[in-house]
Amino acid sequence: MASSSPQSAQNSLLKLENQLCFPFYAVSRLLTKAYQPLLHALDLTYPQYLVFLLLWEHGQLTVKELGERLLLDSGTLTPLLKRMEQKHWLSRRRDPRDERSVIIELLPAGRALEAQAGQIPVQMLDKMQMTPAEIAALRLTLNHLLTQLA
Amino acid sequence: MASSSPQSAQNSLLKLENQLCFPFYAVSRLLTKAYQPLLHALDLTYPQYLVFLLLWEHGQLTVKELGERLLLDSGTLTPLLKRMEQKHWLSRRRDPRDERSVIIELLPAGRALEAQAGQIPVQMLDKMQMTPAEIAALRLTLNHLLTQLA
DNA sequence: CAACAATAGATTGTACACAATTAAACATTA
DNA sequence: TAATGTTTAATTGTGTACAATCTATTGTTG
Repeated sequence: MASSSPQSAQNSLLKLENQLCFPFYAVSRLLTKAYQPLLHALDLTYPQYLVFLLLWEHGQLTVKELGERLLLDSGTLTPLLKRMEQKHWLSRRRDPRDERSVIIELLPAGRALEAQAGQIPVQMLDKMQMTPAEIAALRLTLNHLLTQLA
Repeated sequence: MASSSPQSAQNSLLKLENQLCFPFYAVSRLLTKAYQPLLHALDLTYPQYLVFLLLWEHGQLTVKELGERLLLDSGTLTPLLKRMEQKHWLSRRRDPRDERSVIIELLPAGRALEAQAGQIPVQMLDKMQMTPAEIAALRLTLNHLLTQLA
């Protein structure tokens, strides 16, 4: 009854090597580290790069909209956006039509980074060494988990 | 030629929704948040839980061994382990045979948490709502990425 | 319209992460 | 064995994350 007893089954699930969540945690950090040399050339951190992905596409967004899309709250975004403002990449100003909202607008210096970042996605895909089929399957699983957990 | 031109292909890869790494980043944080109510009952954070998974299995490990297995360095582990030491969950002492190493040993109060944590893995699997086939495929992909990026 | 509720950000405090540096102990070798 | 190099943690400094709280603004309703 060894491996099928409740006690040992429970213990085996409490081993690091049998965890499913730890690889997510580890891969997420390793991916950020893989971005690092590419982003360092642009003086960017990974969360700041994510903000830029949204601003390059939309030009301007409120803090609330950034938070909804990145799943980050103002406690994280406010200081991060202040640092990006100090580098003149974006501007922060209250929405005159609703003074509760803060509009984050891309500035020329921030727009200029888009071209420099153009090669980053392919370089990352190269580092990951995955087949298109693997990538497609992974997208499905990650999207499932996103909707399941969000 | 619109969508196949280098410029637009590059731009589409710079959209958040087309990112493969962002879902990893988001899911990893959502998983940590999903653990939170379960771990809060034990007064644990997720990284501290990971340390316990190793200590419950091995009883004692050096900081170096913990770092190798969790992919964390001393800058993260030292303060984390000091907090766990303050709660009398583990002890920190230099290895007499090699004073460079610090041995982290599980204490009774830390061992006692193992039983209370026994239900956490199944509760997390329940939250994820994945089929065994999906889980198996995901394990393969995550392990591939771990070896590819580590 | 006044009271109350809801919303959007900012702030505070705690805990990671990690690059870079430092310090002590151990290993190697000329 | 003395000098040099390597290894292991600790330290320092910066940047997220996030819970909890606070403030100002807007919306709702009696």
